[in-house]
Amino acid sequence: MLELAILGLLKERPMHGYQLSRELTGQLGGLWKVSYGSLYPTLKRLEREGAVEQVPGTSAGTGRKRLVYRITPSGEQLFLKLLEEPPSDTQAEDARFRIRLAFFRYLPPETRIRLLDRRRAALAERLEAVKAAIAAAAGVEDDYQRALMEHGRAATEADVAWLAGLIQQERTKYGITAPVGQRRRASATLRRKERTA
Amino acid sequence: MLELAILGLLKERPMHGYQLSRELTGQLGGLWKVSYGSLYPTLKRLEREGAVEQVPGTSAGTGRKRLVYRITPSGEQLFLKLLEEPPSDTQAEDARFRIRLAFFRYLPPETRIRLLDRRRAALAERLEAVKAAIAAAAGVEDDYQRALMEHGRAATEADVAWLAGLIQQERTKYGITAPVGQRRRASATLRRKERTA
DNA sequence: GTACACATATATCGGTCCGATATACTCGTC
DNA sequence: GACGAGTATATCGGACCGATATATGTGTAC
Repeated sequence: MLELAILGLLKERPMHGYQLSRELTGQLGGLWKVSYGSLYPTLKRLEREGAVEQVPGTSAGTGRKRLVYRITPSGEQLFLKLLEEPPSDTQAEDARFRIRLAFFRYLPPETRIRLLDRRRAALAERLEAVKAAIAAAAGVEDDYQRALMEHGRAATEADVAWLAGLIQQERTKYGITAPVGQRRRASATLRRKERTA
Repeated sequence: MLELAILGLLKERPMHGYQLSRELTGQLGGLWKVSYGSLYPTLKRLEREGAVEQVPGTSAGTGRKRLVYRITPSGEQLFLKLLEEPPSDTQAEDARFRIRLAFFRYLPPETRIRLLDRRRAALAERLEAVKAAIAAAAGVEDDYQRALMEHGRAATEADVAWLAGLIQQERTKYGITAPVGQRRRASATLRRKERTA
């Protein structure tokens, strides 16, 4: 969500739209290129919702039209809510998780570990799906389709390992042991099954 | 593009919407989950454009409403066009490239190598951007932001290496040597500079 | 000193795809 | 013969994108 990214940056200091665009594009280093077509409408929406407000008088000195925004207390609340919000396990969740991680420092260690583990479980689930697809496509002779799946498997495995490393690091740092009953539980499928049960 | 994926599947055999959805979700094994909200409108659009057509009488026997589609000659043309179409170097280009790769067998080896190399150049460019961002963020003390960038770098490097391997494999197979003058040229930045020049 | 290219800055448009939801039929099974 | 699970088509609002329009400031080459 763009809202989360904007609020996170405005939390650090007031900025105008163009500045936000450069920070987002630059800091994530090509991993995410924001579009003005989403940035400016989102800023307006956030202002309408009272999550951000314009800093008055900032455009006067320069003569140049610059609309500087800052985050409001209500925006701070929204920020934390978005940062913790459960995923809607979609493909775009990859990008969403990356944005979240960029602002992880604003969350307490326990919450961080919980979110990291939730993500790891989701990726592990995807990994199983990919493996199943590879097994199902054993007879297919198309080299590219197989290379594609194999690469997907390797990349997902690397991601899972990376997350496991981050979790381990966090646990070591804060001396938090894994809650036995809750381990490997937060998968989308399991949650879905519980809701209906 | 969903259009490309649909046409590619219909090229193999006629199918109805639900079937397409299962093939797409299953074959790519969780790497891409198509939504009905995009699938059915896209099918209709393709039919309106004359790229696909309904196979008459397929719903009669079962009693159940099933709209079976097949690809038309015009659709075959569109398919090849979409398969080769230059990228609009966006973030979603990752997904697009994956879909293309799934139908690479329909392209001649030279074209395949050209597209693979174009993709590799684009990723190499992104890699440089990520590296620059890491260097620029040397003073930042946020562990997560650094971990994120570092992971982005590693993943992108792995992708570049993977593509290089595919290209090498293709070249060996068909005995095609790299055209010296054109090597490492197809980057978005370079192309943009040429257009204005 | 001024023309001209380039970066800054805000804004809107059409389009693609998504998740959620509605609706209805089919089939096994209890 | 009721009922739940799977099959199948369809629409809706929303998020984000690329392209584009329209200004204004800034450096620099002549």
